[in-house]
Amino acid sequence: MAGRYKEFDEDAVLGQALDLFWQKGYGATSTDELLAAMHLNRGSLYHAFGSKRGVYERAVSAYARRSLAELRAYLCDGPDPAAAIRGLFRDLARRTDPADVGRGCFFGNALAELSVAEPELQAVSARMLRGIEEVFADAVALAQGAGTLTTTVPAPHLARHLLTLWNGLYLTRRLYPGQALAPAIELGLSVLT
Amino acid sequence: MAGRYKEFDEDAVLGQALDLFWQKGYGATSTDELLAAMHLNRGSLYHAFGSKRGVYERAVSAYARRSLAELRAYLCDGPDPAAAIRGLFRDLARRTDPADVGRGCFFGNALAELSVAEPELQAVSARMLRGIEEVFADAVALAQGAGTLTTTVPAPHLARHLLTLWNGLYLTRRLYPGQALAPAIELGLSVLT
DNA sequence: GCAATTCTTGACTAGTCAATCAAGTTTATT
DNA sequence: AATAAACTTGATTGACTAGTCAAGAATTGC
Repeated sequence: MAGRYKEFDEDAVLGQALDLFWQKGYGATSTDELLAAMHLNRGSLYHAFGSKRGVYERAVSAYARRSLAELRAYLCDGPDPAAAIRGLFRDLARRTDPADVGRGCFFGNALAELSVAEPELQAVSARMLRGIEEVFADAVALAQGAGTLTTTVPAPHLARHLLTLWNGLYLTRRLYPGQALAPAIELGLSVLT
Repeated sequence: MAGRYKEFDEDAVLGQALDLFWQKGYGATSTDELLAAMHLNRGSLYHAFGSKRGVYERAVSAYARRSLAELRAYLCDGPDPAAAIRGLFRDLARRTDPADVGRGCFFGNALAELSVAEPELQAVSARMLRGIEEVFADAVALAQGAGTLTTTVPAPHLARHLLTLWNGLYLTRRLYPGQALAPAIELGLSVLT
């Protein structure tokens, strides 16, 4: 095989694309903006990824894979999954950087934005959110097995509640960044007994 | 004053505009689509509302005012505000029409879509969601006063929890329409004791 | 060195975007 | 009937849209 070397790092430029999609959403991100953020010119982008949609799919898939693995490691591989779940949610009130608060949860945003215009792209984020729920369920089951959670509510039910709490907090946080979110977090977590 | 009569009903066409904005979001709705949905031609629309943004502001404000009053009447004017709150949320699992599920909560969608590009338009929906929270707080306080709720958790805290539950359920429902949502609803409502 | 292959460059296309505007229509006042 | 005010019509504007393409540059195998 012959051929010129790629002058860019695919993972790096997909990361920059993801940041832009996160900030502006899929539809509101133009290819010109994408090109500028990725430091690519048109031909290179279309040669490597085929379309704006291709860039989105690749960027989101990579991010989803990576962050789902991280979440599972954080919640399920430690000594106390129940404490880890609480830590995960309490962190939402602690991190108050406006750039962070203002962009919400990538997958929640995508779920809301893409339902009508781009159902296939929406499906990627829907799958990811179901993956998050599954991790919650596994972490809860681990804690129930270890006795750190004594509730008899089925793990899948608690997981769906936690996913709803997750989705809700990312939106409510846009109204009330910071510690004003804490009461909602604690009430949401109060079923983890 | 003289002048030709308007040939359309402002409230009616704003309602049709709202439906389209709800389905597609603000950015993804083109003026051409708006014109078709409102059965107006360009000049009339720009004469009456000034801009696409003007249509949006008028349509959303009217809807917000109307639906906030309805919510307050439903939750606060009945004999049992606590039961009304539970009924409101349980209804989310009951109503499974795809057209309904797929478009979510207008204000939650707007909060997520418009943060970066249109902060002033976002602010309208942010205000509305805070209004919903206020109605929740009033309903909870009424129930606590009447003794139908005995929890000592402050009404504003419970209200913020309910707003988060509201926001979360509208998103989670896009993943699990129907009764699969029920466990998350009941766990979310379980703090209303 | 030469051909085959892969990537880069940027001009270009066809279509869509929100918004404007001049001309025409309908009404109330006088 | 004349005038002014309010609304309708649809062609038009220039900016922006996603995507294409031909030409050039860098690399490998022979």
